[in-house]
Amino acid sequence: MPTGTRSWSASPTSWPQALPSASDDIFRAIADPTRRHILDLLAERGPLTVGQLAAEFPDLVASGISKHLMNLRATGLVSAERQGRQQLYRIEGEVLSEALAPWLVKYERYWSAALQHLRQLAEEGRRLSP
Amino acid sequence: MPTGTRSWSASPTSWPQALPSASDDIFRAIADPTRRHILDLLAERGPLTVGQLAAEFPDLVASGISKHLMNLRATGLVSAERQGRQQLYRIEGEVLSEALAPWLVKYERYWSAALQHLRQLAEEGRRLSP
DNA sequence: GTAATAGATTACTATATGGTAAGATATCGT
DNA sequence: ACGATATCTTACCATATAGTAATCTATTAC
Repeated sequence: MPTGTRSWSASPTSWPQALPSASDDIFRAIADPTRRHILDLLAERGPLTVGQLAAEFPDLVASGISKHLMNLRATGLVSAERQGRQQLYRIEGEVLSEALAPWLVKYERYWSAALQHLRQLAEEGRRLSP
Repeated sequence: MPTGTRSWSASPTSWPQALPSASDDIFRAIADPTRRHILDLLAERGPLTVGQLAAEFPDLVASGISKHLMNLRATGLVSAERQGRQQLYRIEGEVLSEALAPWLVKYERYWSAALQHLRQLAEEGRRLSP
């Protein structure tokens, strides 16, 4: 499935108010809990293979993970590097942050409380594991 | 459709690795471009009625907007207040930020570039409209 | 009271999505 | 070369989703 394949074919008269953008795909990608978990694992542990990731999902078959990774790769959120017969998947965090940032600023004013809360968490975390 | 209705019924032997949480619903809610647009409008313009919102979506029928608003209300991202025969919808920005913040911190290290970019944008914005 | 208006709800449809299973491809170990 | 391993691909299925149209409810205007 190529990156931008959406049922976009026949829009006869009127256009939707917003063309589907790259960030649309990213929002859809992170909507799925399994994909978020995959991203979390890649962020925590660094690059992992399909097999290593699949081991973390006892309820999912490996090809399911592979499909999710294809999805994530299509959005640019992860990249892959062959290593012999396995494939190392790496998170592309900048793609995530740069796609989300412009949207998040719109809600900037609602972040003060959350940020304070986070700062506090970060402080505690730093104190626990320096 | 009540808030937490997911196909959760028969999980005979094994449990999925993560129970569906409130933030799952929020991620799913913001995955839809129409709902993001609704949130954007509410954040920009303040509380709006269904009719006012529907006017911004020439390709959508009003009941569609209403359904999206029900969805958003179920997640807590918007709240409603009756005003005579109309309903004023208001964004609940803290719900958004508090749901997203814990997830976003996991990718903290990827934000520096994006944040700098944002800071710059904010600076320019402040200079343009003080 | 009656008509009109604003919105919610329901029934229905088409499509998208996540998942599995089975087969294809490429690489490694012997 | 051969079998095992790792991943990708395809076909297929069940469910979720977004959308419309029609109906229902409540409120305002006359």
